[in-house]
Parts: sequence; C-alpha cells; structure tokens
Amino acid sequence: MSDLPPVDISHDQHAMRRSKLAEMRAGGFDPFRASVEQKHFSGDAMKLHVDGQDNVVSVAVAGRLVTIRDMGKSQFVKILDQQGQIQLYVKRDVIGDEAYAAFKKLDLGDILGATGTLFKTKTGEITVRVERCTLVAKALRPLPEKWHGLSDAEQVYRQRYLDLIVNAESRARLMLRSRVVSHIRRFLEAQQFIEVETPVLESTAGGAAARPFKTHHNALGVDFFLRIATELRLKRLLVGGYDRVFEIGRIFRNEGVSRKHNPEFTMLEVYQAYSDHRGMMTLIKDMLTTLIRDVVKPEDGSLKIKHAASGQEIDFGGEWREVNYKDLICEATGDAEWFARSKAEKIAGVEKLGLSVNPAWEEFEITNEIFSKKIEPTLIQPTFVMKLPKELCPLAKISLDDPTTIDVFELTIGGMEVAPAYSEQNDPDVQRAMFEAQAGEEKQNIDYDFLLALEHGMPPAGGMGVGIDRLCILLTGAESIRDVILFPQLRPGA
RNA sequence: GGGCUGGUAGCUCAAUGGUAGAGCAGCAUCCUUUUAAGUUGUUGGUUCCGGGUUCGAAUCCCGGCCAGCCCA
Repeated sequence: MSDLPPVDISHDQHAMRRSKLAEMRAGGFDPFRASVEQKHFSGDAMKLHVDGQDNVVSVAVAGRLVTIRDMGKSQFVKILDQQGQIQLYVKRDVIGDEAYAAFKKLDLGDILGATGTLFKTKTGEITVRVERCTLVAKALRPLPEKWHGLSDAEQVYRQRYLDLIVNAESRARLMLRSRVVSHIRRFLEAQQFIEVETPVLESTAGGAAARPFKTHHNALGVDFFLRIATELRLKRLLVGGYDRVFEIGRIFRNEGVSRKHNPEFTMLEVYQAYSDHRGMMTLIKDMLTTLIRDVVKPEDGSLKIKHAASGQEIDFGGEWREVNYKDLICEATGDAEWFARSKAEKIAGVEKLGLSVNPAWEEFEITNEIFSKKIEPTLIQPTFVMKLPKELCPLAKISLDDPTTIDVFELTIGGMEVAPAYSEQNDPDVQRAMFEAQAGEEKQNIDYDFLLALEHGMPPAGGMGVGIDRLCILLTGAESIRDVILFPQLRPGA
C-alpha cells in the first residue's frame, strides 16, 4: 500500500467517508454492488416478537443507520425504513471479530441490511440481535443533527429527503397525505365512481377563473395552456355516458405563491349524474367523516381534530350547519336589506366594516369581500354555505326559488373553503349565454367544443371539487401548503 | 410587486465595531442491554455574494441572490 499524503481529513466528513469507501473497495467489497432482501419492515418485524420468547423469531430488515450507541464490544444502533425505526443489537461475540470491526466503521446515514432474532431489552425495546449484516449503500454526506433535526426551511423544502429522514413529524404528515388520497380513491370506487385522466395540455384553459401557464408544442407548432381545472373535460364524460366519474389531478395556476398557494396543486373533481348539489353534500360528509375515522384516527376515538390556527376543536361528528350566503352577509352587515342597496351604499357598508374596496368592482365582488374577509375565517366548524350569487359560479344551475342565486354549496371548515359543489348547468343555451357574458371581449377563451358537447345532452348532475392540499393542511394541522407537498415550488436554487 | 425578518462549522445555534464560540456530528480513547447513552482528549470557518465606511466589519452602509412572515 502506497503512503497516503500526510493530509488530515479527520474534520472533513465527506472526505472521511470517501476514504472509507475507497478502503472497502480496495479490500474487495463495494457496497454499491451489494444488496439484501428486505423481508420485514421495522414495524411488522417488531409485531412478530412474542413476549417471553427472546431469540426465537428470525427477521431480515433493511434501512438507513440513524443512531449509533457504541459500547466498545457491542453497540445498539437504529435503522430507519418506510415504517419507522427499529433497534439492532450488534455484539462482537455473535457476529465475530472481523464483521464487528467492519461494523464499527459504519457511519450515520449508511444503508444496510441485517438478519437476526428478536428479543426485548432490559428497558423493554424490541430489538434485533444481529447475526449477519451487510452494507448496501455508503452515505458520503453526513446526516443533519440528530436531536434538533433539520429546521432551515429552505433546506427542508429543497432537500426534502433529509427532512424525511430526520424529522419524524414531516414523514408522518406527508405519509398521511398519501393515505388521504388513497382513502378518497377507495371511497369513491366503492360507490362505483370511475377514475379517469384528462389532458393537462389544453388549447383553452376553462372551468375556473385563473391565469394559466402557457407552453408550446414544437411538432404541432401551437401554444397550449396547462389546465386550471378538470371540470369541462369531466362533464364531457358525463355526456359520453360516464355517470359517476372523478379525477384526482394536478392543476396549474399562474398566480402568487403563499402559505395557501402552490403554483401546482392537486384537486379532486367528482361528478355524479342524476344527482345534484344536495347529493354532493351527503357524499362529502361521508367522505370526510370516514377519512377522519379511518385515516386520521383521533386518539380519543371521536371525530374531532384540533384546528391549528384557532386552537379550537373541529367536530366532524355533529350536525353540519347549513346557512345561506345571503343570510350570512345580512348578519355580518347588520342590514337585512343589504342586497337591495345601491352600489354606493354597499361600498360604504363594506368600508364601515374596515375593509377597502376597489370602486371598479362589480357589486357581487364588493359583497363577496365581506364574505371572504369577515365571514369565511370565522367558519371553523364544518359549514355548508348555500345559494351563492349566480355571478360567482357560471357553471351551476340557477335556483328555482331565487333567480339571483345558484344551487351550490361551499363547504367551509377551519375558516377555509374546502369543497365547492354545484348542481351542474346542463342547458347549453344558458351555459353559452353565461360564458359570453363572462368573457366579455375575450370570446376566444370560450370553450365552444364544450358547448357543442352540452348540445348533445348532459344528464343532470351534481359536481364537486376538493382541494386536496388544503384538506391535508386541515387534517394535519400544517401551517403552510408547503408542508403537505413533498416538493413545493421554490425559486431555482441558490 | 411592496414591507419586515433572516442567511455564521456537516446540522442546531451564540458572538452588536476589537483574537469568530458552544452542543450534536467528525477524529482519537475507555466501555458487551443502550434510549439525546456515558468517559477523556481533540480537529474543523470564503461569517450567502459583490462593493463601501473604518486603524479594524459576522456586526455599520449600498447593491444583489435565496428563504420565511405580512400585505397587494
């Protein structure tokens, strides 16, 4: 062996780890060419232990080394896998001098597989008494600090993998999200809803009021928009005979980034023919209560979760309040005749509540400012806000008993809109008129192909959208949408 | 887009104009049931980047980059 230059690299963890790797390779072992069988996940393995029967059950686990407690001739270490951590006990007398010497050279962050038998330690922790152990990936970079974890927000988002390794709460929160999506899928499929995938690239971005992203298709030589909703595609499927249909899809909106907005986010849209917004109320209530019961599983067995922002408990188990939009507005303004007031009187009324308005706004926008600033944030318990002004949703049916409102609800929980739902407009002429009134001069933005589909006949239907990210904020008590998205959008890296 | 706050060792944080420190991690040492294991010793810095002020700048000023919060 040639003499290494007398350079001290003991302070440089990256260099130390590289030199250990080089040493292993020189000795004929390359960890990156090795593998092991992961027969048990940590949690499943621990369940196999029978009390009072130590060193009987054999397991084969694998994961990342996250804790080392070295006691000289034996060590307790912990590895982390998909289910969490499991402790390994590595004893020189069991695995032999050579294997033990190799084990002592491992670093935090290394990935290994181990086989052995289960036992319970003095302090009651179920542990694997290791008989064989193989390094299968060398970590050339050190892990963040073991106690405080990783807290630099930027690194948490940019290097989410580190966050997931060292911050158990992040791992639990993001895994809960996956289970939420999985539950929704199974819940809808059990009621014979069909899951579909519709285009992300659209030549007109419709179904919502939002600024789209623009992109370009080279071969076709045309510009496309990234979809801002899946609504108009899913309704075409209602026309095509998919009576119950849903999509859990990525939506893109070219707007601000904030605690509640990511440029791409996930929306569930669900449509049920021969139903209406009242049918959707039953659907969402069932969906959310089973979600709390089967996925969130509050410890006390109730259907209550803690609302992080207000400190209140949100009870999904009680009656869900139903209240008309107009009644809420009249209550908030203390003016039973609010909707009969002139625009100037409305502006004055809004300003009296301490809100500022843009005089160019339409009257419904002025009124809606009261709803979004003064009313919505106070609706902590699940509340169906019913009968919205028709200007707010041009894709819903006009109420039979009040032509200024539409048959919709907005489900508001924790001060946030969680799910709007409509009795869907299926009259092609009314729909065309609404589109044209809304588009104003920009008629090229109207989806005429959708209107053509409606002319072929769309069954009456209830439809609903659920923002999955916001739902997960609510269910996990997260402070920001970035905490429920694995890789939130950030400005390209520093 | 505007305002505020922040960026210091691999990580978590100190140092308010005067020799850049601590804990964890690392390195070396003792320890065969530990639980943030413990013991003894010890290495490690482009203080985000670029200018400026000053005898002297992590610290003050200007510009930039990135992040977080609030607002639009």
